[in-house]
Amino acid sequence: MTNQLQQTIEEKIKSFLDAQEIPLAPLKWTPIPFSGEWGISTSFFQTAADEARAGQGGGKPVPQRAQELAEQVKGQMGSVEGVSHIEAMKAYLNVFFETSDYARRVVDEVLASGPDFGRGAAKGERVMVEYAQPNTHHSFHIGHARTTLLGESLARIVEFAGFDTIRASYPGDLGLGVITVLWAYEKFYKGQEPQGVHERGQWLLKIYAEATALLEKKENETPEQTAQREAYEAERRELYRKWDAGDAAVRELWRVTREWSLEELRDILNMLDIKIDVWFYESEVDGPSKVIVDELIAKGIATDERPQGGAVIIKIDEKLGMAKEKYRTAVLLRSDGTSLYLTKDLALAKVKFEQYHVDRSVYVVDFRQNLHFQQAFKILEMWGFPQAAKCYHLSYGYITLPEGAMSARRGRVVLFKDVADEAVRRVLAVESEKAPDMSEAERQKVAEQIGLGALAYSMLSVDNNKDIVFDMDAALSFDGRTGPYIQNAHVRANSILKKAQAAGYELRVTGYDYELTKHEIELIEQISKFPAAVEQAANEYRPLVMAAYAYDLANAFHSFYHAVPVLQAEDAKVRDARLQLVAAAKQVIANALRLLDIQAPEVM
RNA sequence: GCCCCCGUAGCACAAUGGACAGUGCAACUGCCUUCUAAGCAGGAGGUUGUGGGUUCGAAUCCCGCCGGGGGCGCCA
Repeated sequence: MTNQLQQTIEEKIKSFLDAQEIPLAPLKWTPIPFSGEWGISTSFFQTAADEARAGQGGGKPVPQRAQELAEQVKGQMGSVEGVSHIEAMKAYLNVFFETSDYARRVVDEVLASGPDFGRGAAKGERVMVEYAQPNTHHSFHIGHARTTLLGESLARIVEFAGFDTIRASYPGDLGLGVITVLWAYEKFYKGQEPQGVHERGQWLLKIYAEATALLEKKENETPEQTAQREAYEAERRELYRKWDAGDAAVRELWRVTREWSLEELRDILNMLDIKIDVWFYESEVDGPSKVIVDELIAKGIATDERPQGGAVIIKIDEKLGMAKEKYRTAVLLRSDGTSLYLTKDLALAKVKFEQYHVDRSVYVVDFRQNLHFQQAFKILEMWGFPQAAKCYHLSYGYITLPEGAMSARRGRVVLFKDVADEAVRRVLAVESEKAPDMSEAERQKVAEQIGLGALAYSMLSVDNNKDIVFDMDAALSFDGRTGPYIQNAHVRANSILKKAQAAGYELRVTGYDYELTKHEIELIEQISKFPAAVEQAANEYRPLVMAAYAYDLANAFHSFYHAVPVLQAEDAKVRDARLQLVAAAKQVIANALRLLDIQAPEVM
């Protein structure tokens, strides 16, 4: 909404400098920092530097000349509609807005657009976000929560920014890990089935850890132990062979236990208010992946070394004529003809491009897969898919424990469900103290909203390529820069509006032609930044941008709330104007929280 | 050997070419008969690992070094 204004001023600057035959460097506009007013600013450093390089500008130091230009421009600006005053400071031209006018435009637009405030224009491109890819036959741990929350937040952001969006999940439902669970189940727990969705899912993880321990080579094994282990290993291999051959009984066991895992996954996604549009199962991509290999060989991209007893490979660096090793060599088929992770991802990418007509493909997968995706994207490019340029690996760091990495094999994991339950318990403890009048049902609901909000924010407010050492107290903190802090701002806004309604005040169109406090100005400033924050978060595929914004907005609201009376305002006109502002703030906080997959409670 | 990521206040993090490098936690000082104190306000805490370079301007870009993590043809 500052665009027309910005354009008007830009044109004035251009024509002024044109008249003096000074070439103007592109102008970058930023909000003015450190002021109780608001507006936009731009600097003349670049123009002055270009001038100096061209031997113009009278040989003055660049900063001095830039300041001179800013002053001259200011002198020529005259009066501009919607601008209160202009200053030239340290080579910056600061353009301050007419407060009452600007405030009204911002608030009116928010209230008119409501949940759509900040929505970007349709981009005409389709993006698929692939996230939440746990392996089946394990349980969902806190590390999975990171990809899930990152992915969902990203999907919400790009969707809101105007992209046609598809949410995809790609569970790993085959492989040795899965077979290991089936083997141990058959051998030690056949016919058993715990009740409860999460109990069953977690039980599979326990079986997996037990089985791994039995199959692991130990130090100082007795000959009997070695024989036992090798016998187990032979049974597992045999089971894998049967599964591969499509043995009906094995397939059925696989299908049933797989469903236990997926049920648990679906329940967790439901808790997190996530609706996946497309499920790709690794087992379903396995077949198609073998087909594409022939195509890649025929195109001369892949090299078939099978006649020599080798594998099918792509020597990527060699094909590209690279001097240094960067993309290395990728293997597409083992010498026994079975496909690999990369092969499946290539086949899946083809499906995404051709069947789902995806223009941009984002993969939310941990950082250890960096090389894998560099290889995959490069091969897709060599293969001739223009979409390869818009494939993006949103790589994220691991969640580790204070005692080291999590390990499903050792059963050393922090389960998401346990953390979520603990979160709810902690909120309930606080809740009974803070809101003793709340009904039991509502208290439970609010506790879930707040607890999961705390957890989600703790994941999203850290740059994705940093590791997180999981600390329950930190993840579930309610103080300071946290989800509940932002939710509390929403609740406080709601609280004022409720009281206003009870008092019979109506939200009516009003103006801001009184002297605004700096807190009101700061709050309006933050509100007005929301659309730009959406755009930036979407362009950079970074939910962190939205997380940071949401905090700044909530922070501005809390300060406002504390310092500025709304219902108590002496003047009814001021009260009404502030009520409007509170309503707008509540709306934008809710919009921002929604993009972070965090609920905006009415009470807490 | 090669490739990628990271190093910012005691701790955890933010800021990817612009104005005094911000925020939280911890510690300290105030503020609840007044719209919810899950809050607000206030000081204190920094040669941005290090040495060069590019630039009018560098936490940010380039090169070297130190320290940490990850990866590198038949795991996923």
